[in-house]
Amino acid sequence: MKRVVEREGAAASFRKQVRKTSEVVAHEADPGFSRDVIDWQKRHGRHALPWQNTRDAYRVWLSEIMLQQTQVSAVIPYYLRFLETFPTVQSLAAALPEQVMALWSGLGYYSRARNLHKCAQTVVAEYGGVFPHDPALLEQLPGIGRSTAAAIAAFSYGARAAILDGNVKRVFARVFGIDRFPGEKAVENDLWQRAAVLLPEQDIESYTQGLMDLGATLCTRSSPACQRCPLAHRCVAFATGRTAELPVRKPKQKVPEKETAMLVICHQDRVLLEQRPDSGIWGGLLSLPEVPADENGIDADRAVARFGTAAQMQKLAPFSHVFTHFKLHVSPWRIDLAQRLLVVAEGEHVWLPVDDVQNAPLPAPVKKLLLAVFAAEPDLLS
DNA sequence: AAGACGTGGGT
DNA sequence: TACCCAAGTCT
Repeated sequence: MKRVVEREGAAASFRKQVRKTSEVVAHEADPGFSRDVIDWQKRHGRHALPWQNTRDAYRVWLSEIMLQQTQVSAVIPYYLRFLETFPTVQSLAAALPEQVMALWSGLGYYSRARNLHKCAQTVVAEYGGVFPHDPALLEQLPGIGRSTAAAIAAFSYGARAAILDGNVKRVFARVFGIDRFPGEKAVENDLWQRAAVLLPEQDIESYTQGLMDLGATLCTRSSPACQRCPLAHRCVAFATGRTAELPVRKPKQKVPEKETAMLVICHQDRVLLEQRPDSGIWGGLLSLPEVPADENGIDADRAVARFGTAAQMQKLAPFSHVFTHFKLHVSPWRIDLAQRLLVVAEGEHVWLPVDDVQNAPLPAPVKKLLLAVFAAEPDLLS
């Protein structure tokens, strides 16, 4: 069959591809595809990202976890800070959970941070501190799925393993004219098969990086730079003027809205925080105590009875925070205690010195709120 | 299988 | 403004 394709030549093969747009078929190897990607990557791809130019599996792994659902520009400062604090997998494994969470604070998807820590401890305990080479073994580690396992194995060890991230899905959807939502299981299976079949024999690192770079720099969601794309000559979406329609968007769902009141309970130069459970939103972080929101305000005495006696209460500016799957309306209240009952820490509560807010494991909007509140009161910081 | 899980930037 | 979505994984 491969011989047939070669005899047909690229043009015929391409026409055949167009006809087959949405069929699920056995895909054929096409060395030209990977060659185009590899050549382009070497000339025009990215080569100076902080986690490149190393085969240190620890660094590769750390970057891949941070980059899950997160853009390069957001990751870079976190990656550098993390690496500075934890230069080795052993140092990360030995860290306190709250230190790991604090360094992750603001990056989102906090289960990644908890799994990262668990993974480091497993690698140290079960693999002598050396990440396994086999993608199947990597995938058994917490926080490492099929695509991340392949990326780690490819970049660290040159393993011939296929990734399938958002970039690859977008590039494939356009090049092969896949006009169904890539989130569908059947479509995703088809994409995985294509990814495996297209893998080159050599230069797996350049190929893997090239697919990511293409998706991130040329084959972007809007206004793709097709005139500079090495795959344009074989791209169904380009040929048919459908780059704006592919990949098919996720069917949009309306997000529910929730309300809550957050309590900024202060005493002397400390603010009261509570540990959130590992499961659920902002899992494993510290956050402000919350009470049900009420348009009439809150019953301060009742809200703070466990913590002390309220001396005064002040309504702060409400704000909203948008998550992927819901929108949260927050009414913050500043409550100063005449005296505090919880002396230092009790159960899941912490009296955090306001000077430590910046480096605490807090959700982004909560950190922002607290920094604004305490920045307005320099006396409290002294 | 489909929903949970963050945040910041682009349009 | 509001919507989309980015180097996915877990349940």
